[in-house]
Amino acid sequence: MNVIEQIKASVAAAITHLYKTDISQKDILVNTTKPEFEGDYTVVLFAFVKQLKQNPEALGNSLGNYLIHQHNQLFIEFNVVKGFLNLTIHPNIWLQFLQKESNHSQYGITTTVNNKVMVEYSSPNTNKPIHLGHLRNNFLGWSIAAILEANGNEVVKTCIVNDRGIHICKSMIAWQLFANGDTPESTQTKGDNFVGSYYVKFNEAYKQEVNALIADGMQKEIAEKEAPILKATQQMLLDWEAGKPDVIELWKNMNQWVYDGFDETYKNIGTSFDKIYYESNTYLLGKDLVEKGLQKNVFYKKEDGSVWIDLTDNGLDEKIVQRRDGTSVYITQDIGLAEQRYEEYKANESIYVIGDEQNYHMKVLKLICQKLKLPGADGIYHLSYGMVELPTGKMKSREGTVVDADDIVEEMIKISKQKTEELGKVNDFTTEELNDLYRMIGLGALKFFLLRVDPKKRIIFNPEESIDFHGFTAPFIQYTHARIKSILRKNELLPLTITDAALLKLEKDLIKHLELFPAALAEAAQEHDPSKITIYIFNTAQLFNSFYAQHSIANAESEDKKQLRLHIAQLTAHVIKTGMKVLGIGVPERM
RNA sequence: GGUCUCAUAGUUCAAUGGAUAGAAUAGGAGUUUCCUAAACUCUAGAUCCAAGUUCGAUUCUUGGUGAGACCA
Repeated sequence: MNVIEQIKASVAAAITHLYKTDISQKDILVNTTKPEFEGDYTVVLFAFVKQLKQNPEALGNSLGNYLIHQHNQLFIEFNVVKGFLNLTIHPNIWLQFLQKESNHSQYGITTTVNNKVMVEYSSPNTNKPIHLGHLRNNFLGWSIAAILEANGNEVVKTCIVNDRGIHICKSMIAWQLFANGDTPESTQTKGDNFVGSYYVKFNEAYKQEVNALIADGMQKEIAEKEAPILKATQQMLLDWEAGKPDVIELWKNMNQWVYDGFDETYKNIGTSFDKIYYESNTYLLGKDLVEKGLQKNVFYKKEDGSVWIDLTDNGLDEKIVQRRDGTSVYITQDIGLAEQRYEEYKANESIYVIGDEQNYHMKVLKLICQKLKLPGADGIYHLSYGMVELPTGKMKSREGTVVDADDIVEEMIKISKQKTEELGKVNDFTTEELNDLYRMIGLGALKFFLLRVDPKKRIIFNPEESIDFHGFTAPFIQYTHARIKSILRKNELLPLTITDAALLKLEKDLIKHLELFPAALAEAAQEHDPSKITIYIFNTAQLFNSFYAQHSIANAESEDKKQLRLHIAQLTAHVIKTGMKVLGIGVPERM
C-alpha cells in the first residue's frame, strides 16, 4: 500500500472512530502539500465538513491529533490552515521505502496478470506511406500497450491493414498506365513510397481528364464521374472482387512492395504487433450480424430493402448498416471484426487507437455492438487523438503535403549526431555504439514530442523549428540518466543501513516523488494517457538535477549520507529507465 | 442545419471543484579549481467573453465568439 493510500485509510478510520460516521476512502482528497506550507501531504477537509457538522479548523485539529497519536509510525507532525490538514510523514517511512525498492530494477511494474486487453493501432492504408500523423498513432498505441502491460494486463497488439478497395485500385491503375514496368527495386525506391507516388499520379491524371472533359463542354459533376481513368478503376475493383487472376496478381505484388516498405519503417521506429488482420480477409464479415440484428429488432428494413438502426434515442442519427443492393458498409465490417476478434482472444477490453475524425463512427460502433449484446461490447474504448497538422494546415497524402515518417526520423538522428559530436563526450565509442546512441536520442526526442501532449489535443508541428533537445524533452531525461549511471560506475553501492533518520529537503522530496511512480503508471493506464508518464518522468529528472547541483554524492558529509544518496540515485535511474521504456524510449549509460 | 472536440504566459504544454494557476521555451541576470553545463539558480510574463451553481470555478451548467472534426 503506498503512502497516499495509507493516509486515506487512516483518515477514514479516524473519522469513523471520532465521529461514528463512515466515509468512503475515495471521497478523501489527498494532495501533495504546497511548498509554502509545512508538511508532506494535505487532506482537504471541506468535502466532509458539512456531513460531520464540524468547522474545518476544529475538524482538522482533532483529526490531526488523533492521527499523530494513533498512527505514530506514519505521521510525525500536523498543522491546519483553513480547511487543509497538512501532515508530515515519519522520515522512517521514506527510509524503509528506499531500503525496500532501491535495488529493485522492476520497481513499479505489476507482474501478476489480472486482465486481458487488445490494443489496435497503426492500421495503415497500403497506398499511403507512413507520415508524422501515423507516427503519433503508432507511438500512442505502442506506449499504451506497454503501460497496460506494466499494470498487470495481458496485452495483444493488433493492426488491421486496409489493403483493398477503390483507393488501392487507383494506385494499381496508375502503375499500369505510367510505370513502364518499373518496380521499387528498379527505381531504388522504398516500396510504400513507390506505390504512394502512383496514388498521387492517379489523382493528377484524374484531374487532367476531368478538366479536359469540362473543356469539351461537360458539366463538372458528370465529368467527375465519367473520367475514363476512374471508370477503369471501378472496373478493376469489380475484377478484384471476382478474383480475376491478373488483377489479383498485380494487387498482391503492389501490396507486397508496400509491406516491405512498412516493415522497414516499423523496424526503424521500434513498433511491432502480435496479430495483423487484413481487410481483404475481413471485409465480408458482419453480414450474418445484419440478419441477427433484424431478428432481434435492433435493426429495421426500409421499403427499398436497405437496413438501418435508429440511434436517435441515444442522441445520434439513424445509421445505415446494409445498402439496398445487399452490400455492407464500413461499420458492418467493423462490427464483424470486433466479434471475430473477441472470439479469438476473449479480451475484455478492446482499445482502438484511431484519430478523432472517427469519434462519431466509433461511438456508433460501440452502441451497435452493445445493442446486439455482443460479448466485449462494453469493453470497447476509442483512444481518440488529434491530428498532427502543419502550420499550413492538414497533411494530405493525396496532395503530397506530408512530413514523411522516415524523413523526420532521419532528420532527428542527424541532429542528435551533430550535437553529440559538438560536445565530444563519447569520442571513445565505436561506430556501432555511436549510431545506436544517435538513434536512441533522435528517435527518443521525436517520440517524447508526440507523446507529451494530451492525446485528444491537436499537435501543430512546425518543420522550420526543429524539435527541441532541451527542457521538457527526452534528451534532457536521457542525459540525467547518463549522469546517474556515471556516478554509480564510480562509487560502490553498499547495503543501506538506517542510522540517522534526518533527511535534507531535496533528499526527501526526491524519495517522496519516487514513491509515487506506481501511482503515475496506474493513472496513465486508467486515463489511457501516456502524457501522464512523460510529465512524471520529466519531473523526476528535474528534481534529481536540482539535487545533484546542490549536494555532492561522491563527497557527501558522511559515508552514511553517501550511501543514502547512492541509493536514491540508483532508484531514480530505475524509475527513469522504466518510465521511458513504457514510452518506447531507451536511455543511454553515457551520452 | 445537427452533433462532438478544443480555447491558459510571445510560443509549446500542465493543473481528479481546493491554498498565491504550474512547467518548458523564447527574453533579462548569474553559476564550471569539486560526481557529465545536453545541467543548475534567479527574474519577468497567462485562464476567449458573459451569466449561473458553490464556502471555493481554469475545471461543472447555460448562452456567445473563435478554430477543427464528423453526420446528412
